[in-house]
Amino acid sequence: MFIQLDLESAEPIYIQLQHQIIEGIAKKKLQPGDPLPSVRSLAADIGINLHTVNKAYQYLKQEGFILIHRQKGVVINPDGFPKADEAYKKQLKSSLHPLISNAISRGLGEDDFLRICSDIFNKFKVEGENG
Amino acid sequence: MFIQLDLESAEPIYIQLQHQIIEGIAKKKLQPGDPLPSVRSLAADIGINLHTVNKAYQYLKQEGFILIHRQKGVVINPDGFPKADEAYKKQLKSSLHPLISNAISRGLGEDDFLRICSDIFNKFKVEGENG
Amino acid sequence: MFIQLDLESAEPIYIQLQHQIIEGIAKKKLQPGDPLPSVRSLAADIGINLHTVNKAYQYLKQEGFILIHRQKGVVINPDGFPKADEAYKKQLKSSLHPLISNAISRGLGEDDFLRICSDIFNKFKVEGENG
Amino acid sequence: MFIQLDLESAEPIYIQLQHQIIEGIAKKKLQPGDPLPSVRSLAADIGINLHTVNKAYQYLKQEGFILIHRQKGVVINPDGFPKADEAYKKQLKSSLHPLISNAISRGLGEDDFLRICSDIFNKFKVEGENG
DNA sequence: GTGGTCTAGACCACG
DNA sequence: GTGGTCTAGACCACT
Repeated sequence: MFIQLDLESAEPIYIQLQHQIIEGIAKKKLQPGDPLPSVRSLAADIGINLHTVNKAYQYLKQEGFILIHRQKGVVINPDGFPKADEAYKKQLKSSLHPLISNAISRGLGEDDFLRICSDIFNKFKVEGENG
Repeated sequence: MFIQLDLESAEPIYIQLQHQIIEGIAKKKLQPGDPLPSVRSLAADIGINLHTVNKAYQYLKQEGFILIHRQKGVVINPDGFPKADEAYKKQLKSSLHPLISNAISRGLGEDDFLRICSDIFNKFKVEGENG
Repeated sequence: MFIQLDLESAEPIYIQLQHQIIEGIAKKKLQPGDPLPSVRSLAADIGINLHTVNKAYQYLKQEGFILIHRQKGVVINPDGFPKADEAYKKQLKSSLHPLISNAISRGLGEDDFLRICSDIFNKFKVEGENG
Repeated sequence: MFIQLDLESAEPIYIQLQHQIIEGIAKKKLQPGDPLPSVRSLAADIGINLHTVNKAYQYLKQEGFILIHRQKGVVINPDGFPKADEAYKKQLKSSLHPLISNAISRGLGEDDFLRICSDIFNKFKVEGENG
């Protein structure tokens, strides 16, 4: 796996794990129907606790990114991914809000901010095509 | 004060408080040199503990948004605000990264994402001019 | 632990604690990667409040001397220590300034002052080699 | 007067005031027998509280840097200054100790440290000759 | 069991 | 009256 965790980060491990997997999807390293390691094997692989992996998987399942079959194991949702509905957009806005107010306070203009976002988007595109 | 907290939120109160004050700065409700309530009065005002207010103030002081005068109380930094240096941009990118990978996974395109950002920027501009 | 505090001192306990730990690093009693006691156990050990220990730890973490693992506890930064950058030197100078002006006023010459500094350095070297 | 205070500093004002006056002595701007402003006039001059000036003066008097005559006012001690006795040296060492352990931890060598001290001494010499 | 967060209440230094 | 410091005790998130 391509999972990269920072055990010393203030960010909880299960959150990092969610991000890494969603990032794998965004970069198309993980495509609908692709299998994911079992909770046990992934935990052993990364060297973290079972519960931590499970917590991340449960969130991804709940959000519709993955399916968890009792026997078949874990797969990327073959029916596509959760849509960007209003609830999601609302949550996205509330995440962006403090970032943007901070940027404005520091004198970082809208253009600069949008370019930074754009750069990140491009990074995903390129890696998605090549990786 | 215009502080609006959600005591039920998973977001720590002192973080919300930081955001609210930085937002006040972004909206120009709080201008350089403006006084802020004392930890005690703000705590009493909002109905939270003074240590919680203090924690938020200490962060804002450390970041350079406010000055804590020894006995005179707290003021918005009259010498302007922290610059958007490389360290800040790096931190901003790492905050945006998971948001954007999530957006891509959900099929929210770059244009939509940028428009949402832009909308938030505009909201600040308008409120900054009128408020 | 080798921590020695003076609870009667005007110097805040958490500052003394910071000094003691940095001194431990300087004397190489504490080496990169070494574990430090948890806030709770150290607090109980010394007989002070855990918040006081935590305050000292937070400062040392911020300065880069230690890492606070999520649940694993606290370790001396295995990647080495903060560098003596310009910001640090500036702060060091402003700390030395009043000490030196006082020394001059009392007729303590540069040679004597430097020798006192040198003695302290030597003490650290010797203890570092033997301790 | 040449007093320069930073009202926003974490350093108490009366401490800054002590430092400034001792610095004036070190730079020979203030010589034995020279008059100092009264508590009232200095407080008014700098725009701080009477008690603050008084607290600084009392310390300087106690240490032997100044004399306070009830009628004649305040003068720099005409009989010279307090000597660098053992008590003073002990206190100096305990002030230097944490500075030096910090320096060592950050990889600042003895030579660099001594040169920084030396530079500050030279600054006083030059200003003492010209000022 | 670990650190993170929050509350409550106290004393002190400062001005 | 202000912030700084310390204590005591509690609940929660994380692993």
